[in-house]
Amino acid sequence: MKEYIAGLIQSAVDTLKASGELPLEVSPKITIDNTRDKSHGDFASNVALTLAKPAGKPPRQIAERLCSIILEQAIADKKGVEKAEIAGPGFINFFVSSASSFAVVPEILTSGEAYGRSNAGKAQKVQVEFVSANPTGPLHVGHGRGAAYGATVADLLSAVGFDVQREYYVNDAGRQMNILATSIWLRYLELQGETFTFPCNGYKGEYVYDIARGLGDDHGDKLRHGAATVFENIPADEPAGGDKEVHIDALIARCKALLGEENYLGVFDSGLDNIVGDIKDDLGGFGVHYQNWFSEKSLSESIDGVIDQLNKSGHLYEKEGALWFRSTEFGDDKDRVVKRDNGETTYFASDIAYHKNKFERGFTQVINIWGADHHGYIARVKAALEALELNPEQLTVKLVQFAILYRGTERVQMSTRSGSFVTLRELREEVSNDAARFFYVTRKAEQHMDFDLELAKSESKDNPVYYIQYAHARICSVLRKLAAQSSNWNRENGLAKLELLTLEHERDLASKLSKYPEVLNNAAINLEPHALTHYLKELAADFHTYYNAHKMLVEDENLRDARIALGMAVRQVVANGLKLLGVSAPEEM
RNA sequence: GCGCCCAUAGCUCAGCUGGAUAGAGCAACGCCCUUCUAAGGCGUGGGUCUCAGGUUCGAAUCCUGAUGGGCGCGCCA
Repeated sequence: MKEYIAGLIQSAVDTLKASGELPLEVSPKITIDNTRDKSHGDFASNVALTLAKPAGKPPRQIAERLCSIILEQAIADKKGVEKAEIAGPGFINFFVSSASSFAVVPEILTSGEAYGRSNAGKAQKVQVEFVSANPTGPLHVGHGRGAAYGATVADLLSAVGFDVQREYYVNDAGRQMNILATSIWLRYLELQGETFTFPCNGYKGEYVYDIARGLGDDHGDKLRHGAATVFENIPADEPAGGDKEVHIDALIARCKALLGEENYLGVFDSGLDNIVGDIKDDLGGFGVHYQNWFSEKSLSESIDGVIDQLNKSGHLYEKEGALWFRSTEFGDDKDRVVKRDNGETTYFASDIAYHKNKFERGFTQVINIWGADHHGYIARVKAALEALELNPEQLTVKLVQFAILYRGTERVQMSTRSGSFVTLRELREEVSNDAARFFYVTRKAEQHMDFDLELAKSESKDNPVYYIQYAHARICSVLRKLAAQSSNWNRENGLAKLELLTLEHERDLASKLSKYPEVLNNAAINLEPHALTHYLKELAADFHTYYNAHKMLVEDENLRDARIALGMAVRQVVANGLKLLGVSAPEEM
């Protein structure tokens, strides 16, 4: 309908150009807005306002000329535009016929799950990388928002026709992983009966014991060394007046030396496999699935190549024994080290290689979803892309702000220290996957969010998830009720009798339903799932209002079939929307 | 100190990328109600869109500055 109206306006503008009433060189961009106020009709255009200046005429005068031409054409076309009128400073408002408003009902029932989807993305390859938490422990609630947001963005993009690859970057290389491996081994030694003080910088979570226990099951006491040997000549830990970093690094070296390469790797991998397995399982349970788990370790061979490339193109220099990337040349705050004075490459070097790798895989758009604390990282990654002669504009970084958990009005304290934190799994178990998925995406990503656990759990209309699911269940319940009366909904008859739907509530619902494809498209393109949650809440509210005011199961079969047809269309759209959000659409509550 | 993000009703948030009289839901207040199984329904009040400038036919929306809040400024990952 919007395209049709835009066409009407375009040809009216052309007519006026031909008659000399408008200058030939003007070519306004024609936008059709949804009206906010029903008295403004169904659609509105501001062309006359934008034409006023170049034409040198008052906007209302232009609107008047356009309007009369448009109206004449619209009536001849019989495409459903019944009225066009001028309002306010020079808007042209369009009124659509009742029949064409309700045409969306058969469209929805015919398209079913496909209603709202499109090929707008033209199968362009897009990558969405999200969560990518270090595999050093279970996911906590802070990761939940990134998981829900990333998964929904990816699903939205694929619903509008992009070829989406969901990827998790597994940081399976580097010092943190060595700290984990060493922590596991030390816990294993404890379980074997050794006594010593656990390093303050080690991983202290309960899960480390679990992995250590598994190590004992697999290896018995073969990996055991006496505590005295393990801690011999190790520099003091921080509580003992030393440096915790030096202490843990020495322990890592000792662990490697005592275990030997093969056994060390065994311990390391048991940690990695366990935790990545747990993360996969957790995300899978959350309805979050990936096409690719990309290993940082797999980059090891390409890092030198990338450093070499940057070096040859003159973007690197040596200082204080380290190799630096001159990222300030591309707008970063300071230059960054890519190779340390001890010869090891930095995490940043891996990340350059990783992003180069992403672009080599042919994505037209690469979307990274990061926690807000990583914002300082954007400049250097984009700088690296530029230095590699790649296009930084093809990389979109979405920063997801933190969510603060509340239980009613009381703030839930989270602490990542000493291994005590609220895990994503605990959250899912407490409030349900549906509520967690929904709540996490109801706010735009860059907005801070208050997540109320009590509200998420409540079974009342105050809880938006419940309210929307209830709309779906209610329609199902009507069908069950009808069946109990040993009667059936006659779909064909319903669709044939839509003209019986004359109530304002019905018209509002139909018009809301017809907005769904546009909402979906905008939500996807703008990476804003919250637009969809808000839409579904409005649709559910409209439906409940209608349902409360009017009976669906009326005596008149024709009217009853028509009303149920409208209800079924609502049910379909609610189901489609919830599906994209990863939320279930139950048939009864 | 520098950088990024945010600021809209008492609270939690929308605001369709610059349009018409800034909207929902809670909470408050006032009526109605006992239902297609539905934890109710309808209505009212509530705003200097943090502040000050600027851009233009037109600004909550764009630009500059200020204020307040969140976060970041490692040869950690």
